[in-house]
Amino acid sequence: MSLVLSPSFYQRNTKAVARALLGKKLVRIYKGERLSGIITEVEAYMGIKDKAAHVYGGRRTLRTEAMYAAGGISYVYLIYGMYYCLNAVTEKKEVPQAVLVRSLEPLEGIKTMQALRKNSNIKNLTTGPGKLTQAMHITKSENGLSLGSDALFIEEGITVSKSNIIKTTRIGVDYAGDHAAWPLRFYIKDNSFISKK
DNA sequence: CGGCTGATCGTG
DNA sequence: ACGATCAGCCGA
Repeated sequence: MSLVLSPSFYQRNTKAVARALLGKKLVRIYKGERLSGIITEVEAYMGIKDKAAHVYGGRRTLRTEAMYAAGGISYVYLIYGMYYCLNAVTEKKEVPQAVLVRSLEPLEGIKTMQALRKNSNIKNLTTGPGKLTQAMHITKSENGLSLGSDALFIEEGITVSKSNIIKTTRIGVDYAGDHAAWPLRFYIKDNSFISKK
């Protein structure tokens, strides 16, 4: 049996997927080497009714096309002209929702990840959405990739009990007005690999 | 066509 | 607190 999560894991309620992704292991094969980390922090983006989401109001462009596919693939986009963010697309086809992976606790390939970022200590390696994509060399080339592909996948990790999940508001979405207050950010309690607010 | 903006981060 | 930096979105 494989440890890799199957599409059915993603093709359901986005908030449930967000919570369930905590503790799972994100794996990237880069130049033949395995880079990985435990997912410690995520945010849910609730699609066309979510003012913070790129697809709000049903906007559908070349950039957001991956969001409209069936759950189980990546949605990678460039933000602020210099960083990439990695999302796991959820729900069924034509329901454009996703979970943003915000932080990891590094596990494998730490030296390579440190080289891909510049002189960073371990606590600064993958504790932010732009940092972890840099550490794992995840770019626009990985947009739309299956999360069960050879080069990028998510597999079973550690168990996180419900009482160890903190729920709060999302970061950097003030432009979303009242929807900025929605409690859609989840992270592992007492874990030190979390991005700062 | 041109102007504006952002699911961030590092520096100060 | 602020600037970097540019693809992509939107209005004209």
